[in-house]
Amino acid sequence: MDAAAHLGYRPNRIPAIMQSGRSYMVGVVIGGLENPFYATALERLATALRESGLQVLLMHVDDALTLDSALDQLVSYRIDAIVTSLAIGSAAVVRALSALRLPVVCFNSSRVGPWISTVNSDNHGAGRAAAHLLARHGVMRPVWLAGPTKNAASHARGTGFCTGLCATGLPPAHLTTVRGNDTYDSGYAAITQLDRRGIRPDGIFASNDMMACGVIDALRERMGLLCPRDVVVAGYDNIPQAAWRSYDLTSFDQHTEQMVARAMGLLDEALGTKDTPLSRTHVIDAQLIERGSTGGGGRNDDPAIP
Amino acid sequence: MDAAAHLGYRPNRIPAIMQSGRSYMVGVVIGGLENPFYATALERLATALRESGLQVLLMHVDDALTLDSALDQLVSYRIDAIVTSLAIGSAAVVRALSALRLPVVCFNSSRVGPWISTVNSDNHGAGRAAAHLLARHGVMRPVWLAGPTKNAASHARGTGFCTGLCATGLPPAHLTTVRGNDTYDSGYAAITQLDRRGIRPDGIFASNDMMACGVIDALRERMGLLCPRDVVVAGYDNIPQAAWRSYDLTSFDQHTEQMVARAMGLLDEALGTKDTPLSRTHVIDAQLIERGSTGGGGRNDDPAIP
DNA sequence: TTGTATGCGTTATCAT
DNA sequence: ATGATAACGCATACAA
Repeated sequence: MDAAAHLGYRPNRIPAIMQSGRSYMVGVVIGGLENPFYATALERLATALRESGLQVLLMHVDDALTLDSALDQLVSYRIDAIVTSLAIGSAAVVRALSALRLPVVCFNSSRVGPWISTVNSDNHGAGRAAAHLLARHGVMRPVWLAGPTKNAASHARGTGFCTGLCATGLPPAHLTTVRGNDTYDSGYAAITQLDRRGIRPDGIFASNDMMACGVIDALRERMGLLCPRDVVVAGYDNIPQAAWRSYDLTSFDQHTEQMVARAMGLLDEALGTKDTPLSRTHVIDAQLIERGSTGGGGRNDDPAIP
Repeated sequence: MDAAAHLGYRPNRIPAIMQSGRSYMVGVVIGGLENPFYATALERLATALRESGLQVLLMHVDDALTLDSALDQLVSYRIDAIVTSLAIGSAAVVRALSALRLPVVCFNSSRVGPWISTVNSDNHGAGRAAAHLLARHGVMRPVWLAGPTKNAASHARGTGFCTGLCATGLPPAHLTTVRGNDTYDSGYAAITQLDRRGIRPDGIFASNDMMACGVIDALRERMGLLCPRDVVVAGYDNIPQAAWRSYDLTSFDQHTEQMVARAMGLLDEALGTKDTPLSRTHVIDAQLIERGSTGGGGRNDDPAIP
């Protein structure tokens, strides 16, 4: 042992991988790190994986095109499983993933198939809750700011919101839907577009917080509408910026800690029952965090704020 | 080939690693993904590495304690090199890294040693530029909001700022220094503390943008000071949120694209001259992005904004 | 308990 | 050009 320490010897896990067929590496496929939600989710996932003795082989992916080649790369390193936060939209991707015959755990993906398990936020339920929240504030001209059509989670939030509005007695015809691409700028642009169409909303539910922040800024700068005085706004993800005082944004927290824990459970199970496709779905309740943008935190009413 | 495709055969790179002694995996050691700057930097780094045919073995690390065990893990996977954005503060960490006899590339770390190369933003120069910027705005009571003492980059920015203030003829005694920990909340708290001490700044340079955002909010809420009317504020990193309209924050862009490109160059060079310790330093100019928080963008003067 | 041979799936070398 | 074989460093199984 002394000699080993002196020579700086470190055991080599590579032959062990060959021998055992297990690499203890997990391919983590992620996109959109510019969204603080995914960044913090990755941080938690990486921490949890390491605590389970698993390494993170990271694969950043921009679009579905690069995904295929990315998967080949990952598989050639004999990863034990794949965890992805990509909103798996297309059936082709699901087929590609299933064909790997590797455990796959997805976050917020509606698509399922053999070998694929998912951990989802209760997007539909949160959408309904958002509708009831807006209804409590007497909103008569609600707007739903959707994410990209590929985004299954966004779709579920939208249908939930619509369902919730109906339940509160508001005719669906009163609902205006606009679409963004999950960025701040697209939220800002969506409001600019509403302004041009002459629509003055009094309540907005955005598919994520980044767009909601853009919405709040555009309402003030473009339409002269203050939040929550003139319009209430809610987002999704509860990113750190939602708590920043300039936005003070009501949002739905996905409880990424819980979601990651569930994902780890699925992973352990799938890795235990090797060579047997597992396909499970977990749904985690989202928690409404009421802040000033819906009059909840109350601090936006603070007279100290001009 | 048909049979291979039919059977879903994928070449196995693990034996190739054993054989060639090269894994084409790079250990990426990172902390603080909740800071959008590091998140986007990681995204760019991961993309660049993949374009060079290198895999990312990600290691998220909270403190120096976990770093040691993390390094052992990485090394046992026979990574070819290490890239880290950690502000390497302690000499012990440098010794541990050098002992690995692996190429190491650091971002914004002042510590150097054999096998360790660094790519740094011109922190000192940017600090001086910040001082001149504030001087141009007639600032008489400047405040420097430093990051953690461990953070070498923050220290360089601070000394540069001090140097620059002297150069403009402002006595250093007029400079107030407060310290945060690079988070929004710590920026907010720093201003709260200034308020308690009865200090009313008219110009603030913060070591990073997240703290600067907290500063802007606290100035308004705690001291009733508007930016840039009563006080000018500049940050560092040019995170996406700096461009969000509620902050419209003047900042220094580190040009992470360039820094990543330089890091890749160092990596290629170090991997080419295998078994020979390389130790180089590159310094990249930071670019001042003037926005409304220093009256630059001008949009915060927009009468539409209350 | 300690020691020794074999195999993992490639790459590289050597012989044909 | 094509084909056989050793070697990478560890884990496993079996022998002593």
